[in-house]
Amino acid sequence: MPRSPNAPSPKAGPVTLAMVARRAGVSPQTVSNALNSPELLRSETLERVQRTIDEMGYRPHRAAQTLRTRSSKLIGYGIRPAPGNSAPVMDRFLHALSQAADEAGYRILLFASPPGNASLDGHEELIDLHSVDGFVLSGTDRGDPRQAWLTKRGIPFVGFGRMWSGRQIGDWADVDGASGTDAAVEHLVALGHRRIAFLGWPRGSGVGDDRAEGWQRAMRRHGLPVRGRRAQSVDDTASARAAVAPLLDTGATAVIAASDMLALGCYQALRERKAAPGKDVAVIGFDDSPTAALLSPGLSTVAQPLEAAGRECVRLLLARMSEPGAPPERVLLEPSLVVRDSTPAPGS
Amino acid sequence: MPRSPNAPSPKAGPVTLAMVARRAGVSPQTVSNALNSPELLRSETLERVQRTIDEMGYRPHRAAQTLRTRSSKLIGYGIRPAPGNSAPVMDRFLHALSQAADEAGYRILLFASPPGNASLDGHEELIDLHSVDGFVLSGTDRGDPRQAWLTKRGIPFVGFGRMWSGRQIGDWADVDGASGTDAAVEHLVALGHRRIAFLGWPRGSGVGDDRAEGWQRAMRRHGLPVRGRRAQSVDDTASARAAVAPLLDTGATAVIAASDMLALGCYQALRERKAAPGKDVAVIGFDDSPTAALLSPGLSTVAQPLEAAGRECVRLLLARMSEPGAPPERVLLEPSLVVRDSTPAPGS
DNA sequence: CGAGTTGATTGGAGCGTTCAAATGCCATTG
DNA sequence: CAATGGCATTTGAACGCTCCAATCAACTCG
Repeated sequence: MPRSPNAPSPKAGPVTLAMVARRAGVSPQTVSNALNSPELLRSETLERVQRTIDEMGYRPHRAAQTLRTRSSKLIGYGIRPAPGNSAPVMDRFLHALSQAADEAGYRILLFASPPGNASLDGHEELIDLHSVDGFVLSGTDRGDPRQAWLTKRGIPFVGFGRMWSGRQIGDWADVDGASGTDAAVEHLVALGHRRIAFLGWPRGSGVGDDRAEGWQRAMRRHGLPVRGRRAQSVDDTASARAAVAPLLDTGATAVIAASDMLALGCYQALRERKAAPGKDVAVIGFDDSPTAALLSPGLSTVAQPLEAAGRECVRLLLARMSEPGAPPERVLLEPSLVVRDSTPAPGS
Repeated sequence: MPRSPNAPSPKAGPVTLAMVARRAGVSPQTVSNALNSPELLRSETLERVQRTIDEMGYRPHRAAQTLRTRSSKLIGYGIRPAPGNSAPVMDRFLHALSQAADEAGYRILLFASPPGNASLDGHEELIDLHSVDGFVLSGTDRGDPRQAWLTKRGIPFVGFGRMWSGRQIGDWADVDGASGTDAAVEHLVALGHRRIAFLGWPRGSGVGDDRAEGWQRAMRRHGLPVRGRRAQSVDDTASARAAVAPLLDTGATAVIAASDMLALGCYQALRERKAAPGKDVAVIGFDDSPTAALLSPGLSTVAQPLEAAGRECVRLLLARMSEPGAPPERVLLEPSLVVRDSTPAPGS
């Protein structure tokens, strides 16, 4: 037996497969098989090799594996500065993605898309140089060229977010915004609200229209009128404030907003007219940004299941890698309503 | 001459160094030298080889290089969910970091620290498996074990952010918060303000104390009193609102807040007492989060130079790698005041 | 004019791993 | 009893690159 039972050799450099083999009294290939195709070994040998592996603290060298197998166990992720105040969402998603990848033995390799320019060079480089196995794309704009390009090259990828126009290609995972606003309506109706307004973004943004849709269908389902109960504004408290005004004028007792920022605009509009948000009028936001919890009253809001989204993206990507020809899979994730203090019963 | 002058061969697999060598009529080693030590080649040969390289669209294979040189040109970055509402800051920093790394021929490899547990296993794995060349650490808490651990192992690293307690080890780049609040005071004084209050976080947070310090020293420099002009609160609009109240009672005409969130609390406190932020009382925030621009009135705030921070981190890290024994270098970056609509002259 | 010096280029080996094919062993089998 | 086949393991080569030492030509100098 060598010096210590489990501590790795204190001074020698990295432990290689060959060293393990020598010590275990087998050929290098057998050690490799113990790791990659254990079923090939006699159980007795397998156990011996495995014991030697942990004794020596052996870890296969990624670069050597990559060189030989042409697969790097790396996933490329193009990062761009998150527009507006969606940074918290992206931040959490990225963390979840990284974690999910880790668990599957993969890692996330970042590369910066120069802002604006969704250039493909970066991807090309990642493929050629680092032999990344696949990509996760986020912020897939309309007419995003990346999907088509990657498809043509046969590089696996998965989108976080649908493409809202054009032909759908490839796999994606997304959050069902409509379902979120639908649930928001349900919650308000259960509390007794009937005049429920929606403050959204200007039409044409896929995400925004989706969220509006959920409100609308839930209202219809309950036989509640939607006409005159909908307004739109960009993500900016001043214009949000102006946009909700008419809704409040017509006696809405609750407002569902397409973002927490818009909800904040509602807060301000209400205070302006000496009404108390979360008391006189219910307000629900979207995204569960950190701000939502810090506002007062605490903003009820629709939370995106970002951890699940990260996991799904990894799952879909791995599936695509192992079966390149399979039909595309798309996953819609259910968001959940986080109830805080901004949603009282009407007239309470 | 082959089929097309510059397009890469349409069907063949990846172009290798050996292919380039054959085509250029030189040895593989010479091609390698053309890339890594061009000064060794006769200018005529160099040109010929280089021409062949772009003609064939050759790109060296990272894994092979890594295997041979034991350097991966990868920088590890431990990502953890950003606490509070610092996500926008971290998001932009990460983007800047990635971009700066790209420009230096490096890439960022992510790994998820399990939340809370600043475990070192992740780092160890990155070193062993992927042979990362160094680390960028962010959110360096007090008594963070990572610094010491990496130092002991001789792994290069750089911190984004000082360590606020304990012995300073290693290189770091940070934003000079004190200088930011100092500049905020200067701006307000120039406008004619004299009763300038500071709303900070509870003492003991390094970052918060730093920002308070700048306000205090600038006030002193102008012979303005600080006593009774300082309050503290956690990042939460309700408690911020309560905390500023006494400051406003004693007639402050301007408030500098340690974060945009606290500044938002000021907005609310002012509205509550029928005063208009950005009109009756000036407010300055910190961080230039996306929210700041979207508030109304637009919040003047201290912006962190995150692009510069990313660049500096990469620069320091590269310096450390090339000269492991050099004395530690520390960089303080100047933030800049972004003036929007929340800072009028007093009594205007 | 041969020995030494410099500058440009090449050959061979090896980084750590896995692939494809070969080997040895043992139990079946006609 | 030689031939067949299945199992467990080994052998040799290769992935693409760079290190190190060696080679070769051209030039300098006593």
